[in-house]
Amino acid sequence: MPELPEVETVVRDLLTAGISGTTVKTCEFPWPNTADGLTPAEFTSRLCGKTISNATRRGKYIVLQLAQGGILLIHLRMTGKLRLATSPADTLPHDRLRITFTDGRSLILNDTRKFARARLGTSIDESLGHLGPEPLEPSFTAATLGKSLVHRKRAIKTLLLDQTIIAGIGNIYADESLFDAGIHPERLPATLSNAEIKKLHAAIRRALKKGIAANGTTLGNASTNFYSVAGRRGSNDTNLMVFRRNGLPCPKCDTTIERSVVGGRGTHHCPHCQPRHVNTPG
DNA sequence: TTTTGAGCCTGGAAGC
DNA sequence: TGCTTCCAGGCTCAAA
Repeated sequence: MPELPEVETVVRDLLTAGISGTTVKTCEFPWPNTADGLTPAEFTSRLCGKTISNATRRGKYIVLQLAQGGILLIHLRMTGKLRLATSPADTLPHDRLRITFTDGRSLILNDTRKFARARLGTSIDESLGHLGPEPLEPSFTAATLGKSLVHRKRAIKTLLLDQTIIAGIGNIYADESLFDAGIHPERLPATLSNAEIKKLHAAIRRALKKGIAANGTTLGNASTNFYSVAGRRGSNDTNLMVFRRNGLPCPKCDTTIERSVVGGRGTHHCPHCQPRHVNTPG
């Protein structure tokens, strides 16, 4: 599932492949619902003739900036993948959007589960203003993290997944960050000390940076797993301490890693390294 | 205002 | 071996 490090990897691959400067010639929507907020015809009409001037990332969104103004946003959701095709004959099952450029190449959004979306907007602020801070920006500090959590009454794991609180964290990096910080996924924010908030803040940044350095996380060999633009696998799976390691020994203490469901999400933790505290203010 | 849960989807795993 | 059922999970929206 593409989270911040995976999306960052995709954006870097797009830039390396020379996405900047390409001009859109045609759009095709094999799955019309991929066009978010517009009909495929409206989407095509507005995008054709526009030139991509840059590719960036905001949270889990790929942001393609248009030279004539405006942005094209792509969210990969669960199983979305982008690839650059050089031939019109390059088609695969589950292709949902094909943007062909005047240089003959096509940017193809392939998504097995049909969750991925593409959207046109005027600016990042207008389209993605609801997102929380970027966790790798200097402005994201332990103090800002603590402030955004203090009044919340949900389990810390569900708060880390809330994109309005922090942008870019998904299930993998939430579990890994909480393990690194020694915090039980069901702890309530009011029970966390300042020292624990600081540890969590550092753990989040560490987990994301490791993920980016490894070009993201690819689990298993299924086609639904993460692959970057050039079909590249991420190698961060070798860094994972708890995620999908339930039943295996904890790398730190050998206690068996447990799996539970928190906020409807599969959650993995070590019961020894991440003890469950009584949820009273402290 | 905040939290919770349903719905969107289909490949793959598990069970029979 | 083949069929059926269930699970996975990011995001939006409605309801509590």
